[in-house]
Amino acid sequence: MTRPLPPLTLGDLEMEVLEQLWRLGSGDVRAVHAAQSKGRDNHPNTVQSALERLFRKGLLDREKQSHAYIYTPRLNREELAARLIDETLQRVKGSEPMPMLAAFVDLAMGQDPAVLDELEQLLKARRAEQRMP
Amino acid sequence: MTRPLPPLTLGDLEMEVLEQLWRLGSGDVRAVHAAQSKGRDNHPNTVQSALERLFRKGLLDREKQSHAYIYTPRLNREELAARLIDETLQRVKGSEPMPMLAAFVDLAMGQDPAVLDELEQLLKARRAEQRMP
DNA sequence: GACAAAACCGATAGCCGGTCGGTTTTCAGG
DNA sequence: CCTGAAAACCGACCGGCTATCGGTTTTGTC
Repeated sequence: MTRPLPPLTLGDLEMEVLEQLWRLGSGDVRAVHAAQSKGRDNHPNTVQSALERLFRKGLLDREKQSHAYIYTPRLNREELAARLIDETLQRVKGSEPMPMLAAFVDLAMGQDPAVLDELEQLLKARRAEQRMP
Repeated sequence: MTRPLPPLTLGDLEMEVLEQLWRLGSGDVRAVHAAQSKGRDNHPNTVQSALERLFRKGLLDREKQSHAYIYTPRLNREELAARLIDETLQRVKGSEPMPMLAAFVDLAMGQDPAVLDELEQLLKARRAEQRMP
């Protein structure tokens, strides 16, 4: 039983903010606000709130540097996607991860057959970790 | 540009109701309410609302049979999962397939280490197809 | 110690899902 | 045709969440 938790959901602003942080690597409110000003014209406090929420959701680390917090994503783009998808599968219970993996593999293979090789590498690596953690 | 639409989200009750419809094949409010009464004790109207919302969201067909509407799912479990996942990927745009695969494998492994074995099977099968289509 | 920057603290507005009570429609049986 | 029950329909309310800020307090720095 590892999921009585509410499903992780992200609003549009939160997503944009995350996007900026992925681009920047990390940053404080000012940096994110500045970076994201193109097209959206928010009060810095609004950005602050989004960062705060993301932090509470466990998606960001932060560290105080003099005045300001420097926020850093805990997950990269792909890890977040994987997690969201995993939660979706949990919700539509009865959909097992394996068929989904299979579908992904097939899809990725269509674009680049070398995926099989990379996947093999991945498997080998994970097996090694499993044996000798 | 085929998605300025709000992302499809489903509440807990909506999900349960869908679940029942998948089990029953189709049914009216009464049937769904009865089927789902175990553990949850809702007013029939509550179930009605959920069915109505699901219908408006395009997830159910309905057809009037004398008094009552008979609701039928438009998507099966896997199709729904696929659609939700697709929307997730749209939202986290720019995710590369391989790293995502890796992240997903890790998550799945956490829940069930046998995933590695199954994945190996899959790999073998795909290689065979690749050599001899 | 003063000043500026940033965090912190609400407050508000919308939207959505869940939950029903009450009213109107609609069919089926007498 | 009329009546009575069943079901749809309408609308209200609550709680939770995101987005949005204004105002106040904290905190470094010079």
